[in-house]
Amino acid sequence: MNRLSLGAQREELERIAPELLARKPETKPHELPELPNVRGTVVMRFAPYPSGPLHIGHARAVLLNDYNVRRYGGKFILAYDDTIGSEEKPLMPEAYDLIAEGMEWLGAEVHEVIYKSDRMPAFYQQADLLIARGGAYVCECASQELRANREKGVACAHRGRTPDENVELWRRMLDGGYGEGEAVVRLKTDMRHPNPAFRDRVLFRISEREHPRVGTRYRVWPLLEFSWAVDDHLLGVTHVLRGKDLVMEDEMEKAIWDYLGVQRRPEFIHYGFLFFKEMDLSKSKLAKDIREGRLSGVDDPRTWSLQSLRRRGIRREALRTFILSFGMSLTDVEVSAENLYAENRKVIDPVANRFFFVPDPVRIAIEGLPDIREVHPPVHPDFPERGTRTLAVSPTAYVPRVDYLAFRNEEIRLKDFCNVVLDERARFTGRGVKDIPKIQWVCEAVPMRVVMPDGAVTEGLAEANLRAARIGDVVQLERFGFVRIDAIDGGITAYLAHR
RNA sequence: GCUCCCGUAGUCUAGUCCGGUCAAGGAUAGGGGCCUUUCGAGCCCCCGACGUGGGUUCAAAUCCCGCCGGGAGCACCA
Repeated sequence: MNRLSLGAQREELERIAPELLARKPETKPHELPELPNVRGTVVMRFAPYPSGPLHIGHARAVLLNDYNVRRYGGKFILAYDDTIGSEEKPLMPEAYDLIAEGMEWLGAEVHEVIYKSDRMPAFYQQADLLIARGGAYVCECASQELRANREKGVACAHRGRTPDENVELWRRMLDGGYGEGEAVVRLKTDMRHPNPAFRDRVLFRISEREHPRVGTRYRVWPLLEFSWAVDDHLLGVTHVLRGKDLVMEDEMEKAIWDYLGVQRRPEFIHYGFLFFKEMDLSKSKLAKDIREGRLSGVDDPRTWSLQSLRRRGIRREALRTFILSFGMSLTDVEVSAENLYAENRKVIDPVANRFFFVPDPVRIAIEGLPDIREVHPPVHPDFPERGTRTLAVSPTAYVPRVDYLAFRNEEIRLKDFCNVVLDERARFTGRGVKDIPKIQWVCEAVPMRVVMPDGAVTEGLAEANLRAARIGDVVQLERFGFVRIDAIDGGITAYLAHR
């Protein structure tokens, strides 16, 4: 059974146990609309350009694809869109692994991985055909000239050449007869097409840059539109999910298929942009900032990369629910990360055990403290069965500076410990729980630093019990926020998820 | 400028294709209360929207037209 192809496996299963195929989506939020024209196996693809790690914005494309593939029991292809790119958008060799890592963390079920840079023979072959059929021509205009003509809607002299002439010039391009920028292959649409964006777009151009995977083996590279016209067909893609910036690319693929005689075509579905109030996302810009040291690495919280979210203790389920809540509409979305945090809080609150952390500590002496050695706050207030933790106490304690300044000379409660009139020399007033402000504190402590979402570091003291935490644990520092424990050595380092 | 797309509360979203069951549902944020030895969680209540003008219709968030607002494409990037 396992030797059969995915499609054959599916057919077989459909025959013997059709109910197993009606897989329920794993996410609890509202159902997304059905995909149009589903018949046979749904094949979808996600095509990132490897210029940097995936960030939260890419999660939308990945998760939407993954959602539909799971829903229909289909096939998901991860296709590295690693054509040569441009000067402004260089390929980043490490990005391949970073992207795979991000996809895996998201829990996307990928069935096949392909690289555009491996498929050049197929692109060349289809280009031969397209040019021979008069669907494309070699143009020697300078890019400025080309652009000006497009704007004016006039054809250049090269447009009138015969297919035979173009085949020959295309050969010349491949054989190195042209330098960078000296010739391109253009799709023959209509120079007077009402949409100026659609007038004889470029399909291939020459680049002598070195490619991280295939080096200098190729110098004529396809643009996204052509490579996808070929591969959506060859790979049997049935449904293409794209950002709405790529709507015109649909038409270009269709025009190419018209020339190539491709009958079976995928459905195109577009979704609007996703903006976050608190971030400015750009894979290339992030890569640049990391390279130039403005960010600490691919998981610096300011990158909003999937790696950084993981490091902060954002859970994939929360991200999935959050992202899928936007649906698949063409409407642009501008949302606050607070909504993500709200989802994440629901996921981690039950698992996050409680600890005290005192940021920017102020030392106080408690006068009149009875002979108490330790106190036993609950590990988690909602789960008494998890037991209590032990905190050593003494007349010397540390409290957060903000609370010290806010409540000085007032009676407050050191939570789970005792009440004092707060001051440098604090006066013990009893141990009974009262309706007064309650703040966290430590006596016996371990140094701790918390990396905040903006990259700043908050230093302070944490209760010694935190030393027994494991790296990766998500805990709640009471009255401070939820953090993921990132390192435990002499002290503790954690990343803040959110309050 | 040309081509195309979108417009439900502070924010996100359901409903719009096939008009009535929508005096518009949910989430988040905000306000109030309960509970709680956290400013966490939970529970209850409240606030709050169909961009606008016209038309069609017994009936329009849903259909048609104009306007306004926002966005995208017009790269030898993806």
